[in-house]
Amino acid sequence: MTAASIRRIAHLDMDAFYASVELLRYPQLRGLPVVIGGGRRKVDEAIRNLPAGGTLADIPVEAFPLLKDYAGRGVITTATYPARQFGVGSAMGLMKAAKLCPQALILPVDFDEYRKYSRRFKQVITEITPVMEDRGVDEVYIDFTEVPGGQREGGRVLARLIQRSILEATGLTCSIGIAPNKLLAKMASEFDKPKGISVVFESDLQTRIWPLPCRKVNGIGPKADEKLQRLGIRTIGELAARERDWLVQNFGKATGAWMHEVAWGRDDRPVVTESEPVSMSRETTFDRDLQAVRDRAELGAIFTHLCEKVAEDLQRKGYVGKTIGIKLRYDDFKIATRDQTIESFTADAKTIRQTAGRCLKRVPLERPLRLLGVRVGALVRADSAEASQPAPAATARSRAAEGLATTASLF
DNA sequence: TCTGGGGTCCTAGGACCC
DNA sequence: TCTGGGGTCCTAGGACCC
Repeated sequence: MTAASIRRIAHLDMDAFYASVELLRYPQLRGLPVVIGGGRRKVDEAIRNLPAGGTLADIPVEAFPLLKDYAGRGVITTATYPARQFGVGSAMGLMKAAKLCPQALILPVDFDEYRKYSRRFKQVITEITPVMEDRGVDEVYIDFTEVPGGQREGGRVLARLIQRSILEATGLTCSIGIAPNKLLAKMASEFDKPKGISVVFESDLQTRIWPLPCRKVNGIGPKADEKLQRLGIRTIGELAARERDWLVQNFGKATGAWMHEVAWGRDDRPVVTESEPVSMSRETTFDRDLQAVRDRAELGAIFTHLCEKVAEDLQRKGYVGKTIGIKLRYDDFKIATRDQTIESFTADAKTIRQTAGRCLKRVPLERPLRLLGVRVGALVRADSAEASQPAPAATARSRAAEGLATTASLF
């Protein structure tokens, strides 16, 4: 960093991303309340059965499925702005959304299509500003500090260029916040949605950040917020007013110290351009709750399928892992996980199925099940030296783990 | 009217090793 | 013989995020 440059970090997120991509396919739905969600088979079918002939844009609005007719098990991933007027929002159950806005249209989630647009807009960004951190399908951080023109108007000029370029290349809009660090940039990008640009400086801390509720901090979720409220802290300013030691006493060493830093707008995390995955998983919520005994065959088929999918994902992306795990969600929404570390790395469906099967025998199966998942962790690249090493001699630990599983499987 | 799917990181206890 | 650290790996659960 040169002496003259002031650290400027941008956070960009796409406006109503999934819904906006769908509106490019179906422009006739513009201005109407639309929700994307569920991905339930019924909705998929309704969309597949839309009248053929002409282009997608020719399909009459009346032919699209209505939320009230298709609300099943599942949640909304994105709602268009007209739908949001009715109080419908992401992560809301479809049933609840159908009460609020029965006339909304519903579309199934099409991840492949969103990924295509995700790659396109990120490519546009890296051509202008190479230091970009991927934060999921519709979000990135960008380091403006060393980019020519990145300092002009605190970053606003560069942000406008990026917005324009993304719109030209994809037809999609986004909101950008620029600040001295990631923490503040993330908050700033929410200030003026949609299509907004917000520029925040250190000197804005008291006027623009401190009045915000603590929940706006990336990392303070429902649990931490509830505890803060119980302690009489609602805003970031009120958090900043507490002594660091007091926060440490109430929230522990790491969290307390972190909260203090955050409240004072301090964050020195770098923008990370490359990262390796730690785990890959597949999970599915059943259309109806399943019983381990009564629905054994159905569960077994789903279980095998999940293992095959994870194996495919690993192979396609070129990774192997050695910690295999399962996840169950019971009808009461409680979650149980079990995992086992095996001796050599794998991406093989049969090995995953076998190990996951042993995990399944260690978990209570009395209650009806709502969800089943399979996970492979401790990943390394399939072409790395570690991955191809012969299996080391079994340690006492791994022998103990095997023994445990074998004993349990007798029951 | 209950609440998806795919991730990351942290904590905490026990085993094991030095 | 007893006591005691530190460090790492493994496992289960949980908070949080997109």
